Amino acid sequence: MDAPNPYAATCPTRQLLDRIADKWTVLLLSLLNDGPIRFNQLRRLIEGISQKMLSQTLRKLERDGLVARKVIPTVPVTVEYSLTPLGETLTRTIDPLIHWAETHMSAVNDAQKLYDRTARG
Amino acid sequence: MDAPNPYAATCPTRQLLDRIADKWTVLLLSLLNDGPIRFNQLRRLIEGISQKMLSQTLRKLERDGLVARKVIPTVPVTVEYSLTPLGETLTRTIDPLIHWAETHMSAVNDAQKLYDRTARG
DNA sequence: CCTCGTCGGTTACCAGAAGTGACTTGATGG
DNA sequence: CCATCAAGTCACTTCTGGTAACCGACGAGG
Repeated sequence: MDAPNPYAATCPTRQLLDRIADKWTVLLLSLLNDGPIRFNQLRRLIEGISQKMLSQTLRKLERDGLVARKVIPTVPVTVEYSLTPLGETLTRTIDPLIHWAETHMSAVNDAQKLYDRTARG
Repeated sequence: MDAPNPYAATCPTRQLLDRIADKWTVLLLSLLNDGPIRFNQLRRLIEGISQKMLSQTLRKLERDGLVARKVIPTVPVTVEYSLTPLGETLTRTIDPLIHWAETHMSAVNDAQKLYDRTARG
């Protein structure tokens, strides 16, 4: 059997990686990790996401079996999203990424300033 | 002091996350983890990346202090890219992501087939 | 009765980001 | 002497993501 090779354009792992290595996906999964949440709650929490990208990204995640969609027949209708067990395993590898960004942000900022001074001098 | 909030559009952690949660960045950092490597080697290894996106992404990473660029005056000139210590800390959180994709690919595939059968019936 | 607002979307449209392919410079091999 | 490789850049095209309008069901308020 062939070993999966994420660097080959046609390998399913590469295509999967292309889908999850996405800014909205990362933010979304991280929020879903705190428990079930509704569409418009997500929309208000994630500043700058459009309705289109939110529903598009959620459906993509649902299709991949990472997120469960539950329609609750209240009025107006409520739709609740939550992580599946599979989605939880992914979130455990994504959360460190957000944590890394929070802890190393100042180092990156310093590097940028240095780069901009030397490269554009 | 304000706690970093990646969900706020203007927070530097959010902007940093937007840059690293990117398919080319993830693949690139993972390859650089194996040691210093040249431009055209990367280009050949990552199927489907264009020269433009490769040089663009590398310069972005260099500016963020994650990747070091070293020009070796051979002929033709050789440019070698490698991870900085900061970049190595990021790669340690990114590698599990690739590993996750490799191990859970079949589960995702099954979920997709199920979704396509039921949702499009 | 009529309109407004909410909820969770979908659709048409457009700007900007990403991809494509040619071109650069200089030494080297056929 | 023409072709090639190195590491890009540039003009052009394609395609993705953002904007905003609209949908249907219902409840509130004038």
